[in-house]
Amino acid sequence: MGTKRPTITDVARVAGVSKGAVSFALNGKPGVGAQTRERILAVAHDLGWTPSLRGRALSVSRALAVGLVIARTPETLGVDPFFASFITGIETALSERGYALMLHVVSDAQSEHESYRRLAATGRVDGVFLTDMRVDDLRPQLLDDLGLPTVVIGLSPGHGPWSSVYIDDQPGITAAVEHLVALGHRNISHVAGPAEFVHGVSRRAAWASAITDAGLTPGACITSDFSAQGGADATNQLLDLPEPPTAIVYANDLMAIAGMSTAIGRGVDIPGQLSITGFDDSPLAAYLQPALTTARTDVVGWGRAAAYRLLALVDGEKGCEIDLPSPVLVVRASTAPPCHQGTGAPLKDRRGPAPIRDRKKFR
Amino acid sequence: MGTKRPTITDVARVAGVSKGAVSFALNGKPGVGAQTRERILAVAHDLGWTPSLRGRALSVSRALAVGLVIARTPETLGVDPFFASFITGIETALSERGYALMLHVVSDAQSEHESYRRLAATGRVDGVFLTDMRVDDLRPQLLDDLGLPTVVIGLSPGHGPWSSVYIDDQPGITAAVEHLVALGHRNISHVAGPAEFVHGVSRRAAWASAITDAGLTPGACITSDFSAQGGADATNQLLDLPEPPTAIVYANDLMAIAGMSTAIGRGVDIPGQLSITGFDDSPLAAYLQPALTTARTDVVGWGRAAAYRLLALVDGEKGCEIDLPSPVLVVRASTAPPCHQGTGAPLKDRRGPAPIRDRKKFR
DNA sequence: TTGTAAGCGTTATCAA
DNA sequence: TTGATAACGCTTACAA
Repeated sequence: MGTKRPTITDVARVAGVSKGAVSFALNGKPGVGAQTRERILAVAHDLGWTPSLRGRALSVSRALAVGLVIARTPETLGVDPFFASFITGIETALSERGYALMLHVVSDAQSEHESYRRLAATGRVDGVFLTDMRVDDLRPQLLDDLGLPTVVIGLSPGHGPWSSVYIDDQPGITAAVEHLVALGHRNISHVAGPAEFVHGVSRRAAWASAITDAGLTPGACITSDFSAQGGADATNQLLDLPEPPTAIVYANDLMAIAGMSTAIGRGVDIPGQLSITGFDDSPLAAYLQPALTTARTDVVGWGRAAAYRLLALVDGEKGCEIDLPSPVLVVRASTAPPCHQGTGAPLKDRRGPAPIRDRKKFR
Repeated sequence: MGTKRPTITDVARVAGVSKGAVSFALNGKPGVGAQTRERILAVAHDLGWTPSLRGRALSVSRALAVGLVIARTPETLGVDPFFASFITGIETALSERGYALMLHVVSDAQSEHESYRRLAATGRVDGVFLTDMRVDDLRPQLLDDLGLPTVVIGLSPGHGPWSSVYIDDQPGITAAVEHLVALGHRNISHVAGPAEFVHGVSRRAAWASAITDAGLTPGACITSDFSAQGGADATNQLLDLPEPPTAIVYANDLMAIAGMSTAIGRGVDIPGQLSITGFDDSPLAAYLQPALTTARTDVVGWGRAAAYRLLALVDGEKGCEIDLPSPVLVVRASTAPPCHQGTGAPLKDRRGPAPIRDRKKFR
């Protein structure tokens, strides 16, 4: 620590060559003789030289980092399994290229915009991921204006000119509804995420059309906020209805877990009197009582694909489409035939991936 | 976007002064006349100039960013409320200073070391946070060798020469045990985190000594791994004992939730036959059935304090100690007197913060 | 094939 | 108080 880190100038001096030669040699580019190259590499190794990203970043006019801005409170972020997996996936792709991830966690949309502006203005990142897409989201336009390469997460390709990496969450909801219909449920409710979010409305639409497709009428739907409190409140409202549903499809696991607890607290037997499905396959889902039937998405793969895409975009390439698996339904113990079975025969035909019967059991 | 961003060279040229003058003017330093300064600022504003962090970073030999390396799988990271809050806290401090957070999520200790080496070698960060401290952790020494300023999270000051920001988690566990003892429990078990981690052994020690202090003998203790599966397994083992505990203190909420579900699945009434406490106060805790009694820590404040400390360290200052509140016990419905009440009278005296009776209820 | 020199955008030094 | 000028560490176009 006493002595400063060696630079290519040091290497050049010791090796008796120019800085340019050193740069070429270290980057494996042509333009330097074989034995000169070896000598340079040997000197660099002896001196313990490592490239300075600061110098390189300035020189190539790149930050060699990408950004992820998350506008969430600790409460909603801390129990959402999405970002942990997503970031893990991102990292696998970035580390291969020596890129790093700058993370900003902000509380509201206001500081979110501010955050993007700063990221762009200071040149800290070469591109960003856009998550938690909203209906009529202003951010793609903002980032366009800022000239910051952007990969949008979870917006179906038709929705705009932006580069997006998409996993359709609808098959997960559809599979849940079909699973419930096959069990004999006829009054299936939905607890939706905010209408402000794309994944909120998308899952709601999937629920409604899956039920319609089964020849049934959609049950009550309550728009909530993806939080535990919201899931609990919505569940109470549904159970207070004159004709409460026999099954509830929740838009995420957190609301489903809170909803399930609420129902149990009211003396409702699950799945005997009420079937419940979630979305996310939280690491907790399999260990609840009863274990939660829920839709699982390959979020790590999603993150990896998004990162590859963003890096390609930064390089000015188009970026190849990566096939990502659709969500699959993991059937556990929170779903069962309703106690007052409907009259219609269970449907046999189903679309989308076949449900998985989860094998994990308590020992 | 068509034209490049203006640099101070542009500003200097337009304002008809030198680059140095511009730098002084923009940084509010003395050495430039009042009206010259105003003219420079006006030009900078007109041109839409913003400082380039890449140029500045190279010039001041600083990255203007700090790093957080997390060695966890998505499964354990996604349901742990700690990091979401901690990062939120970090950001509040960093953003004031224009610093950014580089996040690395890696899977194992091997790539964790690699990660730190790269961060240091490439000069990407000016300092790092060290979390999830292990007993005989090798990382402080590594970072010392790398010359990277480090703030250790959750290591009591006596444990080494390193700068640390500490919240003692023991009062949380102690309060839980005392709460249970006051309720009349005499056979209190513990499901501990891995002995490899400091917070694993610390919480276990707190449990043991709190029980001893109450004049009781510690019940069975099972060392687990902070995961849902681990919590479930440990609970089964405890309930299979010839004399199963009437209360279990879990080292974190995730294991407590899985354990509670496991017990319920075996027909055990909670809190009637078994009381349960967690640690973390997960956003889910209040919405379970029964709601979970657990210890709450001000993790956001912890993150903020750690960031202030690290920035001070980077600046070569000592960094002031920031008083952080001890964990408090949030008493909810998962704890109650045991059904076979012990003979001893409930203890009255308690140390540490008084338990909070949580008011949140389902509407 | 090699070496030289000019950027990249700041900050800092040092004459004037 | 100014204003050139030299770092900072790297890449790269260009000349030898």
